[in-house]
Amino acid sequence: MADVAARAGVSLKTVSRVVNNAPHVQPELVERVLAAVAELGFRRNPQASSLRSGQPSATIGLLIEEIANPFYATIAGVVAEIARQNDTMLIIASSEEDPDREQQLLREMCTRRVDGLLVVPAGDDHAFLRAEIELGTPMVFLDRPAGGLIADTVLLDNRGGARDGMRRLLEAGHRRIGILLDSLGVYTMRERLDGAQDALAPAGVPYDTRLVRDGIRGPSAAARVVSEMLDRPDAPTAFFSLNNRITLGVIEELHRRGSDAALLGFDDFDMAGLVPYPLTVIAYDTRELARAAAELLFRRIEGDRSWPRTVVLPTELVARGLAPR
Amino acid sequence: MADVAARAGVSLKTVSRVVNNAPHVQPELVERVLAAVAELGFRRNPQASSLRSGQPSATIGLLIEEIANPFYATIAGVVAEIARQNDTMLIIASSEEDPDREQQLLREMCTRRVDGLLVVPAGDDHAFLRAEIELGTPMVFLDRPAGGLIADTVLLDNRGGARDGMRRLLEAGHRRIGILLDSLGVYTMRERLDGAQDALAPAGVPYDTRLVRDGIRGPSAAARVVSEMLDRPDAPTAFFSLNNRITLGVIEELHRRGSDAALLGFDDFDMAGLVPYPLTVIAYDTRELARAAAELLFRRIEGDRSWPRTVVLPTELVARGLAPR
DNA sequence: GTGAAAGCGCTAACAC
DNA sequence: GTGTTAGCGCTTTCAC
Repeated sequence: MADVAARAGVSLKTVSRVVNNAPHVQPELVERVLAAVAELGFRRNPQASSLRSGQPSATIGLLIEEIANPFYATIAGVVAEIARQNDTMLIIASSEEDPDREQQLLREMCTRRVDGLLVVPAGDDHAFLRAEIELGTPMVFLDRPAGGLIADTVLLDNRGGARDGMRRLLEAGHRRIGILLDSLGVYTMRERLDGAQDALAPAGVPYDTRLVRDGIRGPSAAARVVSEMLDRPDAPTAFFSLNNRITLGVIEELHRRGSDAALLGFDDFDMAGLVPYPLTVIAYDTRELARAAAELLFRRIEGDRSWPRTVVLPTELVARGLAPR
Repeated sequence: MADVAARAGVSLKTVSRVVNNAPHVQPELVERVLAAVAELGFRRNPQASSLRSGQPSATIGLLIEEIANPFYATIAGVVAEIARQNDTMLIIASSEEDPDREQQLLREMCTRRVDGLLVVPAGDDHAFLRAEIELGTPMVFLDRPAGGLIADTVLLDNRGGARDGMRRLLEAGHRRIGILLDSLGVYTMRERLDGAQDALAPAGVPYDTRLVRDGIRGPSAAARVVSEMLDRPDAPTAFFSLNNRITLGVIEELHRRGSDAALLGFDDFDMAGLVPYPLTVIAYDTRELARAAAELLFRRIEGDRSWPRTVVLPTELVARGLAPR
C-alpha cells in the first residue's frame, strides 16, 4: 500500500480511502491511485484491515455430521445460499458423529473468530461453548438440541410425527407393528421412539419390546431384521421404520419375499416414484429447518440479544398408500 | 496478551512462546502463564499472528455448482476429510452455474488469502485467475477444464465412457439409438455426445440428428421427450441417457408405458437396486475424482512447483442388463 | 532462557 | 479533501 501511495504521489490514507470506496476523494486522485493499484497488482489485505478496525470476519461456520449425506447436503446448500445473501463466507466441517472431533472443530472455528456458528450437535455436552457464547459469538443448534446449554435451537417435531405415523398404522387395523430404528444414542431416534410409544396406549395396544429393534445401521441390516421378524410365528403385520435408510432395506426385503406387510417410514424419499409400491411417510421440510436456523443466526449476528428461543417445525404425514391388516 | 503478561509477571514474548508451545521456557513460567491465560479467558488471535509471521491461512476454498446435488456433496465430503487431515479449514461456495457469480466468489476467496483453490468451473473464461496463480495461489480444476488457463486439472473420461456405452448398445443390435442430453453449453455433455458419436462410424451406423435431443433439464422433460420419440413411426429401439437425472425420467416413462426399449445411462445410481429392472450404466468414482484433486492441491501447497498436469480418470461400464433389439 | 523494540498491513482519530 | 500519527495483536530480531 505504501508503494501504491508513493507511485500515485499521495498518502497512505488516500489509498486506503480509494480502495475502500470512501467518499470525498478528488476524482483525479482516485484515478491516479487506481492506476497505481493496477500497475503494482496491489490487493488489499482484509486480515490486516479487520485487525485494526475490529470488524467482523464476515464468515460463519457450519458443523454437520457428514457432508455427503443428502440431509446435511440439503442443509449446507440452504445455509450457503443465505450466507451469500448476507455477503458472508461459509466454513463447513463434518463431525462424523464424533464428540471429540466436534469439540476440536468448533474450537478451531471460534479461534478463527467466525461471526456465528450453526451446529448439528454430535456429542451431548456443549458446556465448553458457554464461554464462547458469553464472549459474544452467536450460535444456533439445529436438528438436535445442545447439551447442557441454553441456546437458540431449531428442531423437527420428531415425537409428534412418529405419533402420527403410529396412529395411522393403528387406524389401518394393525396391532403387531415392528418398530425399527438406528442407535438410541441419537436424539432423533429417542424422540421418534417415544412418539411411536405415545400412540399405543390410547389405542389400547400394549407395548411389546420384542417388536422394537434398535441399532439398525443401514439398509442391509434392516433387511436382515425384517426377514428375521417375519419368520417368527407372531410376525408383525406392519413395520414402522424410523429413518429412510432403514425404510430402504425394509422395502427391499418385503419386495423380495412378496410380503404384504404394511410399511410406514419416517423421512421422505427423493425417489419415492421408483419404489415398487406407494409408500406413506412422515415428511418434513429440511430446507425450512436450515432456513429457520440460518435466518435466526443472522438476526443474532445483526445484534438481536433477546432470550434464546427454540423453534419446533411440524412434520407431515404424506399418505401415498398403506396395506391394511 | 499484554494483560496475561502483566498478570503472570513475564514479558509479552514469554506469553507468546508459551501460547505457541515453543521450547526453552522454564516450566514454572509456563505454569504461571497458563494460569493467567485461563483466568483471563485469553485466546490467541491467529489473524494477527499470521499478519506478522506471514504464515498461510490454513484455509482452502472449494467452488462447486450446487452443494445439495449428490455429486457435488460427495466431492465436498471427500475434500472436507482431506482438508481435515491437513489441519486446514474448508470454505465452500456454490456458483449455481453462473459465471459472474463464480468470478465474484473466487475473487473473494483469493482476497481472503486462501492457501489454495479447488474449482469446478462454471464459466468458460478463467483468465482473471492468471494473476492470482502467478502470485502463488495453487489451484486445481476438477470435472471440467478451466478456460484460457494452463492449470492443474482432474477430469473424468467422459468421451471414452460414452463411446463404451454406445458401443455396448450397438453390440446388442440396436441401430436406432436415441441420445438424450442436457445443455450442450456444459463441457461434460459435449464430451459425452462426442464420445457417443465416436462409436457410430466404426459400426457403420450413420449419425442421425433426429435421434439426438439436447437441452433436457430434468426427469420430467426427459419423460416427455421419450414419449414423443416413441410415438414416431421410426421410434428408437434404445436410449442412451447422458446423465442420471435424464435416466430417471426415461425409466419412469418406459415403465409407465411398458416399453421394451433398451436403456443405458451415464452416471451410476445410488438406488439402482430399486429400479424396476437391471440397468446398465457408465459409472465412475466421484470420490476418487475429489481425492485426486485435493491431494494434488495439497502437494502444490506444500511447494510442488512442477509443470501443471491433467489427470483423466477412467469410467467403467457396469453391465446389469440390457434389452436386446 | 528472557525481554525490549520494531513492524506485519491496514485504519481510527485528529490535525491541517 | 488530504495527510500524519498511533496502534490493532501478534511475532520477529537481537540484545541481554
